[in-house]
Amino acid sequence: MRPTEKKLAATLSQNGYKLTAQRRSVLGAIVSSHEHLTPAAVYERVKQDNPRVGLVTVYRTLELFSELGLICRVHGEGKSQSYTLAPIGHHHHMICSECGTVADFTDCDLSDLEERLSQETGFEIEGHMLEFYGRCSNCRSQVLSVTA
Amino acid sequence: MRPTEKKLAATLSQNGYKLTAQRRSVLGAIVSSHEHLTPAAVYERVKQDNPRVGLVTVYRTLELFSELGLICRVHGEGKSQSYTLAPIGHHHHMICSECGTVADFTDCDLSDLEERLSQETGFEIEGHMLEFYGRCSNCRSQVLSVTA
DNA sequence: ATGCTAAATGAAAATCATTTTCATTTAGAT
DNA sequence: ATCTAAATGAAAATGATTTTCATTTAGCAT
Repeated sequence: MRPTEKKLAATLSQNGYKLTAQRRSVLGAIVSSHEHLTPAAVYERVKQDNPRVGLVTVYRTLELFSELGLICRVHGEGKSQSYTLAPIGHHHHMICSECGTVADFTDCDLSDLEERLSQETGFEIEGHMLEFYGRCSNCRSQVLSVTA
Repeated sequence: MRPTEKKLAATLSQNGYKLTAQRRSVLGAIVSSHEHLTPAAVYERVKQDNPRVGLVTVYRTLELFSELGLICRVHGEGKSQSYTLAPIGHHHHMICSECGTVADFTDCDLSDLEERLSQETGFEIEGHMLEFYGRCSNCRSQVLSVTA
């Protein structure tokens, strides 16, 4: 289940936060995009919906949503943080380096590797980050149609 | 083989760069540390060796070394970039969240996962990023001895 | 050894993302 | 309808990184 308006309202009130127009706009901007968006990109989209929101609010809202598990951060590549919708539970991202589309996958199964590394190095492994980079099927099929 | 002064001199001249005191200092700072260091941290260390180097040069040198494959970036966690020594070839990092120590490992073997994801999603996978976070054996054994 | 020139450097200023501050507005409980 | 803590927006502050530009220097050519 993707976070909808109802999900947003429920999550916010469950955690003692208020449902505001700005928060609805920010969630809307992210839900309507398959790409990972930087705060600045979210801001641009949100402004079209509601010109009165400020960039600061976007930053604050993204952080809040991230804490609440509604969205999650995408790492790698660029130099500013990016966010995308969060599916439920542990998952990872495949990111298209051409169009920025993010695809999720859940079964990373690194436990064998973790165990072996743990034994070899004495590290107690508490978490990991895994991202794949490549070109999505859409971009692969459009190789010839876009000639810069 | 870890990059030594000789390796540095060879790599630089092979690529048309000059060997300077600053570059030797920066490499020295990184070689002498098992942790990943931010540019600011490298700067602090370098200054002890040679007070006349500027932070800007540290930035420039880290970027150059990174291009030349002498060092590599560590991602995740903090908000500023970090660098650590680069072993030869494809590898990944395990990072101790307590002391910052970085341990390398080379055999990530994600090919099965990559192939499956590629088939399922149509992505053409070109690269990945994998980091483990945890506590190194050293920090684990010092649980009781350091009472803040 | 000496001069030459492009590369490298340092200091200051510029840029860019992000955070803080604080006065004003507002959601949602009463 | 009222109230109050939470939320917001604008501006300023911060912090990391990059750019600019005048000066210095490594390493080649004498």
